[in-house]
Amino acid sequence: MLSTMSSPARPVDSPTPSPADGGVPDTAHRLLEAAAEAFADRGFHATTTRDIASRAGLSPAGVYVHFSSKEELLYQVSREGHEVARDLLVGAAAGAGTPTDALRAIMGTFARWHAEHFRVARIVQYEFANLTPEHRDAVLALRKEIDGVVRQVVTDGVASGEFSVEDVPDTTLALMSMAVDVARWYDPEIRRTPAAIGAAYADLGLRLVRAG
Amino acid sequence: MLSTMSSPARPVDSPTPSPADGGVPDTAHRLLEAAAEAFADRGFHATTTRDIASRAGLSPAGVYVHFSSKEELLYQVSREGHEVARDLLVGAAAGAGTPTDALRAIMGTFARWHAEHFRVARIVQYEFANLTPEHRDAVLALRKEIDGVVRQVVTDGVASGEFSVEDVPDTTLALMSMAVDVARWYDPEIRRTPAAIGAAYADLGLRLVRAG
DNA sequence: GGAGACTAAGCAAGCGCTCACTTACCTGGA
DNA sequence: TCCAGGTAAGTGAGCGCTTGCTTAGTCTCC
Repeated sequence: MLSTMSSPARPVDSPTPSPADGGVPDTAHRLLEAAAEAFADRGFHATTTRDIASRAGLSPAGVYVHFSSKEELLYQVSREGHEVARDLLVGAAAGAGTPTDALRAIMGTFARWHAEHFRVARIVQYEFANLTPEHRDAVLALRKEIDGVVRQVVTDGVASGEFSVEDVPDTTLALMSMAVDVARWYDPEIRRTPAAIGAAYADLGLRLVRAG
Repeated sequence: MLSTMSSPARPVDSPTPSPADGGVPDTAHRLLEAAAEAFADRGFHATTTRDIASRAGLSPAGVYVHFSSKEELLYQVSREGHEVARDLLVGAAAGAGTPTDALRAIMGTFARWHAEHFRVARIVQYEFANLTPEHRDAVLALRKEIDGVVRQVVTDGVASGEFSVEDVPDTTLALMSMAVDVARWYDPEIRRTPAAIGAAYADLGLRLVRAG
């Protein structure tokens, strides 16, 4: 569930993977997944460290072998989620020709990610306030990067004449609002697929900026 | 802070207003305001009953003279917030002539309310999952009413030819996402006023539906 | 004198986190 | 080949504290 990119499952060949392999030790990874699920389902404050431990198949004390605090777990989940979202957006924007194509790509990608990974996305969007000030600052920098990608696409579109908007920052915010809010209402039980949601939001995003 | 409509402050002339006056008894009202502030600032689970009591100038036990549980306080705040939002939307839609005017009115009103009363709005949008099943059902009915108002305006606009959308429910959801998300990012310190936000979102909403 | 509003004190449960300890495995000298 | 020594992972028990809520009693004001 934390594997926020559609990467293949890590092979289980190395029983005790060392950091030298570039692999995260199994147990720490399992704890991050357990924490992400629990935080998303019940919220940070309603989640107990005992809950996280038992989801990961550990005793309550086992958590503290790998993480120094409950908030540390939240930070790792939040940071990784922000980084993945940023990387996806940067990639989508870079691979597009025109600003119109770029907007379609980033809105589709962003909305789809918020559906596909709605648990991590909820932590990213709604548990931000529960980070320590230091961790909040670190995450804030990532948020500014994400905002910058979207804003640049809108700015480019206005410059090329493809887009016409009242105000670039306001429009950027509204675009992101639509995609971010997907994480609030998305439910895996609904019949709409994340891919379909992405496609729909690519079109809706263009409506917000198109000239005429 | 809970006075979610821009009603004038209730006069302080009646020291112990009786329910016969149509007024909520002072202390219960103060408790609701205190709970709304605390829930919005820290979240339901991170808020303690002692915190609510002290914000209202009571001892911890004083809360339970007026409310049976912490969740009961959350429910009252959430229900009242939903009702106010619904009434505002219904009024805005009813007072408009064309679907275009109606959409402008409801988007402006809804976005403005989410800024002006962002504390209550956050409780309405993000603390929903912490209600008991019974209370959740009651609030869900109000949510369906709110959704229905927006959906009807979009449907009317499509019927009259003023709007052209791919899919009515999807567009309704996207419109509401933009407005709802205002409560997430709004900060009273920013220079944009709730009125300006409302005006901007009225225009953005129209962009999402306009034909051609 | 009785009803309602309120408090001081406190209970049972649960919280995040620590501690002393066991286990499993790795290492290198004889 | 062996085993002493070292290390990281993991556990059972539980500490100090906070939580939502209750109880028993006091203080009004009609």
